[in-house]
Amino acid sequence: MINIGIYDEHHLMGQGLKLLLEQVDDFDVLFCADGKEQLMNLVQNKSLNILVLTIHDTSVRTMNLIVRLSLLNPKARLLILAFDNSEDMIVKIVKSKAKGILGRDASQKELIEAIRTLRNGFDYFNRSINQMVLNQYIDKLEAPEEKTEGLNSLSERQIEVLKLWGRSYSNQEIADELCISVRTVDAHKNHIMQKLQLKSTVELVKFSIKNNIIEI
Amino acid sequence: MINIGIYDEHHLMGQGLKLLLEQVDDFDVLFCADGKEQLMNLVQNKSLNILVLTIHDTSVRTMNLIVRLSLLNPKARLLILAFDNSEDMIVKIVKSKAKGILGRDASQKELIEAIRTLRNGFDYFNRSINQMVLNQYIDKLEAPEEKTEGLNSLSERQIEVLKLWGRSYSNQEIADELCISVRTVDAHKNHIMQKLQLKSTVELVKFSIKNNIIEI
DNA sequence: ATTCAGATTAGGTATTTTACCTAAAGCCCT
DNA sequence: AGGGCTTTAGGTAAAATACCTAATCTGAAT
Repeated sequence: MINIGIYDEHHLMGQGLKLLLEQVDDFDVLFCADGKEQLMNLVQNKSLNILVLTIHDTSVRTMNLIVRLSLLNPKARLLILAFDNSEDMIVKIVKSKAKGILGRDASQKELIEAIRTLRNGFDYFNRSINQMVLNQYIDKLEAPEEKTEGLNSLSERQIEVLKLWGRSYSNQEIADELCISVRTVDAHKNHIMQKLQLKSTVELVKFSIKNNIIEI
Repeated sequence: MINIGIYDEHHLMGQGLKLLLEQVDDFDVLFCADGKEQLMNLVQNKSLNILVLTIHDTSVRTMNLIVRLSLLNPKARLLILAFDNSEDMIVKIVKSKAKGILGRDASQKELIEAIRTLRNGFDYFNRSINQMVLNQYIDKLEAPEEKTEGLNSLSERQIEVLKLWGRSYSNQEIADELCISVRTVDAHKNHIMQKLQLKSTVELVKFSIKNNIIEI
């Protein structure tokens, strides 16, 4: 018997997952939390094997939650249902204490397989990561026209610089972070401004916000 | 009998919702889509009464999806399961063609009630909106890191400078416009930054946008 | 009425950032 | 193999910023 706990901020989703998992004979859903404090208490249940955790963002708060949960009950292995297939999310989850990830495209079969894999002491990462990277690629292919045209014309590196700059990094700090010269950072920003036909840094901030490069 | 369609990008969540809804005797889940194209085809089913749609963001793409769905089958009433209780999301959904919203804290009972309400020709907004607004208020109480009151502490002149600067005026141009020295403009900006405890011009732009001093 | 806080004004100086060049090396595509 | 783009980075002058000081002015409180 595999004892499973569920956490989803959305109560309905938790209930749905519970029904899904209870269809499997040797799965037993011990609890179904939708609040963090409630979860903190329930996760300490000694007979818990797997904790299925739905996460929607990679904020510090969320990542701290993962760490705290793994400390509260190291025997309960964490399976993350990620709602965002972004590279950022994958990287952060892989670095975290979680033992497995499922993307938003995962099937019921994969969910069950992932839980069994974790129960057997293995991690469940590679498949979903590959899938996510592939999906990202497909997403880009499928909807290239819906993105802001300006954003597409920027290179990865340029967006990287923009992201750091948007977090109030100075040119020097960006240079240190990326291990390049200050002049290069400056050059990147100039190239961006030229490409996007922006007249001022203010417009660059506006553009970045519009295109979700920086958060407001 | 109420004929229901489900759309959730996350396949598992769709399946979970399906199980939840099928527990109700007079609910019939006609389909459970997890891709946009698939959904576009299925939604045209003439016997469809309610389409339950999970959305995670308020991007143009998502909002367009709602419009397109309502055009493809005007008789199928849209119930949105919103994963974000932000004001932005509420406003955008209320403005959309959707007939109802449920927040992430909604219970199974509310989901069923919402579907019945929609089926009876009424909209299901008020309750969830009130709930969301309340939740937002609680969130703010819990995390008082947000400071929007800063605007009040600024003087007229300071806001004037900020407005011009937000229109991409250079310091010199602001000085000319206001018939003061460049140094004064600089001083104003410095005083503002000090007052608001902002570390960079990027943060100043964000503040200005938040407080409707400049337009995005 | 006088003090006092803060708003507005502006100068000094040093540092940082920008604007506008050039240019080499690498990569992808045809 | 060459053309175009990216990434890298240096040079120099101009602009903006940071961090000072400080003189008026205004409104509110004592």
